Amino acid sequence: MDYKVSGSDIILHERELSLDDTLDCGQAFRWESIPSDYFRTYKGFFKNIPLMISEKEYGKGEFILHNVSEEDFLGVWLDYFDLSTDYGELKRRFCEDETLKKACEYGAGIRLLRQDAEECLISFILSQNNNIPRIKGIIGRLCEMYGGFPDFSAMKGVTPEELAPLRAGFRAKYIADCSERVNSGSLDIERVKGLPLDKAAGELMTVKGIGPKVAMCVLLFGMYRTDAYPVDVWIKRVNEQYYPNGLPLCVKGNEGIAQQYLFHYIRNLKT
DNA sequence: TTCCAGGCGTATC
DNA sequence: GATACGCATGGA
Repeated sequence: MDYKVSGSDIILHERELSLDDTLDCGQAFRWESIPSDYFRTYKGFFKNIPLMISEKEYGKGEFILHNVSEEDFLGVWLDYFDLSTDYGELKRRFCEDETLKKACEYGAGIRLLRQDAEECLISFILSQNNNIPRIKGIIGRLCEMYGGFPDFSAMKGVTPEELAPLRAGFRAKYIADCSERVNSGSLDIERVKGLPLDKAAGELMTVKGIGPKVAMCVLLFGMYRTDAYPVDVWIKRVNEQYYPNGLPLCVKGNEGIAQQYLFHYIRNLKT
């Protein structure tokens, strides 16, 4: 990775990144592809800080972060896009395994985004028994309602009835319950970040609507716990088909990152 | 019309 | 602890 300041923009060089692979692979729900003169341009947010980012040409690894100061690049986006991690090295390790080798080739530009914990809590509660376009729709309406993605203090005292316009269905009561738990102090997100994986998952699962899969998603996507391995219907198929005796040793400590490649691969395999 | 979607709570054994 | 079943909503 390297970068330079160009006027009010940041020019980023990073071979191991594709906007489609990373921003539209189901780990984040607030990025949208918009028309532009470049190969791809996306608009989205980290914690309500907006960003427009372009990928100049397909596969060239050159990106423009529009109207971003060097300070914000180093303080926000370097971290968000996990640019300090060497994904080339990670993938070389993963490639010891035949299935992962194919998955890494297929979704070569996937990176694990370091997202906000509160946003991931809400987003992945909404994700259960739901599809990605609809999850995006619900989150879009949530942001409209609150003028940006709300933190839990903004949702203090919220009832399922007040959340009805989101059309989140039965998940509205889970969001309200989670908000209550955080605002009352009975769920301490910062404390969960410091717990061992199983304890952390167990703590999250005390919230109504959070089971093993959602808990692992929150840990992986919202707390950068790279050893968290969320098992949804797709990864269940991967496990049964390719890893009946467990994951290969080469993913040790990075099970969650491997999961991203596997998820993307298996989901698109049938087509 | 019926089925399904990045699951989970509840009832029942 | 394992296994069925319902669940809001909307697109295919």
